[in-house]
Amino acid sequence: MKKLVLIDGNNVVYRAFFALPLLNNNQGMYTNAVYGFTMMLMKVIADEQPTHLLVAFDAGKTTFRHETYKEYKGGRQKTPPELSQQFPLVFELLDAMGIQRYELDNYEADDIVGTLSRQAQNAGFEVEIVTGDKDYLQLVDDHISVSLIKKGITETDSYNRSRVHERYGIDPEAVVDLKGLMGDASDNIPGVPGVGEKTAMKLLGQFGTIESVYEHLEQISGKKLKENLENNQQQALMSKVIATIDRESPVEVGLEDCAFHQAITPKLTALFRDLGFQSLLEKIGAGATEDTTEKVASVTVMQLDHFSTDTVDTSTALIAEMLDSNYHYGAIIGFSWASNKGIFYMDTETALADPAFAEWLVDDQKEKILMDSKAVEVALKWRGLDLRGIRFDARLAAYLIDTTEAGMDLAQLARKRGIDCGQADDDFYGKGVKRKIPSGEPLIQHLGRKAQGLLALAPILEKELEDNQQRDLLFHLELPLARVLAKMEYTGVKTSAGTLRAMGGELERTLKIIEQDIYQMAGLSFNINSPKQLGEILFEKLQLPAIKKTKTGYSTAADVLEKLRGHHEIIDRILDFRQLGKLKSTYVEGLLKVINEKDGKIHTCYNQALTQTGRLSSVDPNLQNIPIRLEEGRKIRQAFLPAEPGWQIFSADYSQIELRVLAHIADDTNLKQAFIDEMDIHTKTAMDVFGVSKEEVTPLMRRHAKAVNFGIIYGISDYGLSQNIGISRKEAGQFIEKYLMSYPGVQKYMDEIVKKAREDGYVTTLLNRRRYLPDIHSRNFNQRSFAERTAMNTPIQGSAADVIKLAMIQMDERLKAEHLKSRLLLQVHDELIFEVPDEELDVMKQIVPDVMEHAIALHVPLEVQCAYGPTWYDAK
DNA sequence: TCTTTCACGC
DNA sequence: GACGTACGTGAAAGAG
Repeated sequence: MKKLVLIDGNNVVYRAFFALPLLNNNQGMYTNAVYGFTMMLMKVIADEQPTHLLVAFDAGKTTFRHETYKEYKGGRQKTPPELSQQFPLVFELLDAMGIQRYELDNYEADDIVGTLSRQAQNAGFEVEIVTGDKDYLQLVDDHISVSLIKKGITETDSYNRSRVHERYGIDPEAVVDLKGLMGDASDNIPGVPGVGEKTAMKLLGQFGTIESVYEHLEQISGKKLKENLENNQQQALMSKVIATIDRESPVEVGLEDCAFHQAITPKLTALFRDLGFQSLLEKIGAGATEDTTEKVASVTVMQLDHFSTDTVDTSTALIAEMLDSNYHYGAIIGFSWASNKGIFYMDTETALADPAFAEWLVDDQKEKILMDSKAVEVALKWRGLDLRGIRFDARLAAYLIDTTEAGMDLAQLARKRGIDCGQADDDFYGKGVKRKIPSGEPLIQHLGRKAQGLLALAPILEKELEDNQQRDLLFHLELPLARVLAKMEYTGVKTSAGTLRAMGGELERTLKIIEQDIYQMAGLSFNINSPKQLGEILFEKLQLPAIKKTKTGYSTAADVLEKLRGHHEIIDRILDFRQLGKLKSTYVEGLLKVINEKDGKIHTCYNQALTQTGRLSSVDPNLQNIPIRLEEGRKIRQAFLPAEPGWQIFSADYSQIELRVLAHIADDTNLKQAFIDEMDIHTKTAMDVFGVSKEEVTPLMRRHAKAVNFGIIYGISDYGLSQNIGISRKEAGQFIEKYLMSYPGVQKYMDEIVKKAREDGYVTTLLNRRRYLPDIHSRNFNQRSFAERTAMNTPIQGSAADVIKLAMIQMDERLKAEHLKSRLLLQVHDELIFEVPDEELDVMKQIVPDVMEHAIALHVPLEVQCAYGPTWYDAK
C-alpha cells in the first residue's frame, strides 16, 4: 500500500524551536530547532514507514489570502534570528536525507499539503499529515488523517473522522465554519465577537455551517449573541474563506516526485556530525568512532623498561590510566607522561616496581599535571606509593571554569580548545559490555596522546582560570582539598559488618510480618515494591482516591500515601514497609557489600567536580545520606566506628551555615543581628513573618518559619513550599513575601543577584566559584523561574560549600601542626566527622570549633556544635 | 541496558 | 497564567 506523509515544515520547526532550549553546536550555530525537527522526522519515518514523503514550507510574507484580508497574520511577533538561521540547515538536512521539500509563491504550506493530500487520496494513497496546527483538521477524510503534535516535539495525537467528531462534535468539513465563527488570534482572523469554541460548536452542531446559521438566525436564543452574529455576518463569512485551505493550488510537484527511500548517506552522517548530533549519529549507527582515528596522526611514544629522570621536566603531564569506576579497587592499565623531553609509556608492573619512578612520584619539587589527581593519588596510595608535587588538575580546573564541563573526557575538553588528543576513552575502549582494553601499540598510542594532550591543555585552562580570577580557587582551595579528600578516602571508616547483619536480620523479620499484614488487607499477594502493582491494588481494588498521577500510572509516593492515611489501615503498613525496606536494601545490604574485607573499612569516593553548586558528592557508597531523622534508620550509624580501640567518633557541624552566609552576602541588618544575638533563627523568622512576640510563637508557626528558611536556602518555589508544609500556594507566596519584607537586605540581594545573572550570564560565590545560568533568558516561564531561583540559591549554598572546604584544609594543617593522631573521616555538607583518640578529645573540642568558626571572617559569627561517642550514632 | 519511581541525606 | 518545581546517590521494577 502506498502511504504519503506530509509535514508542515514551518510549523514543526517553530514548535521544535520553542520546545527545546537554545542548543549550540561547537561552531556556535544554534541547532535546537533542527534537532527537534530531525527527531520528529525520524520518529515519523519509523512509525509510519511512508513510501512517499514531502515537507511543505511557507514561501514568503504575502499570500493570496492577503488580497482578501490584508490584516491576515498581522501582529505576529517577528521570527527570532536564532530560529531563521536554522531554516537553511533544515533544508540541507532534508536534501541529505533525499526528502522532497516544496514551497510555492503566494501560497502557504497548508495549501500545498491540502492539494497533495487530495490528489493522493484520489490516487488510492493513505495520507498522514504532521503538524501542530489544528486548522489542518479540515483536511481529515476517509483516507487522510492528521497527527497533531501535542507537547514536546515527538508526541502526537492522530485524528481521523471519528476522532474529530469526538473532540469537536463536528465533521472535519465544518472546521472552517468553526474557525469563521470563533476566529483565530494567532492568524489575526476576527470571527464573531463573543463567540468562542463552546458557542461555535453548539451553533454548528445545530445548523452545520455558517451559512445555515445565518439562514436560521431567528431560531437563535440569546439577544446579545444574535446581535453579534447579525452585525458581523460579512466578517464571519470572510473569516471562513480565509481559514479555508486551498486544495486546488498550482502545485508543480507530482506524487511520484515524493517517493521516499530511507538511506543513511555519508552526506547525512557528515551533516549530523557538523551539527553536533551525537545521539542521532548513534541512533543511525554511525557513532563518532571510525573517522576520528583516521584523522589523528600518530605520535612518537617511547616505551620504557626503566624510569629515567631524563624523561621528565619541571612540569610533566602524567596519566595513570584507570577505567574502573572505583579507583580504590580498580586496576591501573598503564602509565604515560609527556614533558618537553617527549612522550613516554611504562606498563603498570614495570613502573610500580621501579624505585626511580617512585622517587619521582614522591618528589614534591617535580611538578605534575594530572587529570583526576585524587583518583591517581589514592590508587597509588593503595600500592604503597606517595604522589606529591601535584601542581595542576585539569578536571578540577574545567569544573571551576564551567561546572557543566566537569563530566567531559580529557579528549573532549582538549578538542573544545582546539587540541587534538586522540579519541575519547569511551570510543577507544568501547563502553558498557563492549568495553575491552587493547594492548600493545594502540594502547601506548592512546595513553601517549592523552599525556600530550593534557600537557597542552593545562596552560590553556590555567589562562581561562586567570581570566575568571579563579586561580586562587584552584590552587588554594580545590587542589589542597583534593589532597585532604584523598587522605580521608584512603583512611576509610571502620564499619561493623556484625552490627549491620544483626540489623538486617531484625529488619527481615519485621518486613515479613508487615508483608503478610499487607497481603491480608489487600486480599492477595503482590509485589509491594512495584509502584505499578501497588497503584492497582490501592486505587483500583481498594478504590482509594487517586490524588496524583505519574506519566506511567498512579503515584504512590510518600506524600500521596500520607494524605490517604485515614482512608485505610493498609497505608500505614505500606509506609512502614517502604521505610524498612529502604533501610534493608540500601543501607544494610548496600553497605555490607562495600566493606573492604582486608581492613573492615568503607572507602567512599568523593566527587569533587560534579555538583553545580560546589558541594561534594559521595559515591560507592554514598556516605552523605546515612539516615538520621527517624530513630530506626539512625541506628544504622551504630555500625560506624573508630578504627582503633579507645578512640571516639567526633562530629562537628555548622549551625545554620547557609542562613549565616545569606546574612553576610545580603548584608541584612535584621538577619545579621539575629545571629549576633544568638537567637533561635526559626523562632526569629516566625516572629517576623507572623508579626508576633517571641512568647507567642507556637510550634506550628516555628515549623512553618523553618520551612520558609529551608525554602530560601534551597531555592524552592512557592509551590514547593506549599507542598512541604501542606498549605496553599497562595499562602506560601504570602509567607515568602512577608519574609522578604522583614529582611529588606535579603529582598535587595535577591533582586540584584537575578539582575546580575541576567547581565553576566552567571552567578558567583564568596570564593568566586561560578555557575552559568543560560536559562535566565529563557522564554519558557518554568525554565526562567528555575534559573532565577538558582541565581538566588547558588551563591548561598555554594559559599557555604566554600567555607567548609576551607575549614577542611585548615583542619588538616592544624592536625599536622599539632602532631595529633586524630583523623578527618567524612564530610556531610555542613558537618565534619573525625576519629579521635580519647586523650585528644579535650584538645579537639577546642581546635575543631576554633578552626571551623574562623575558617573565614564573615559579618556574622559562625557557630559549630560538637559531639562525640563510641559510634557515629552516639556522636549526637 | 535504560528509564522510571521511590527514598535517604543536606 | 502558562508548567512543574533544591541538589545529590542508589535500589528495584519493568520495558526493550
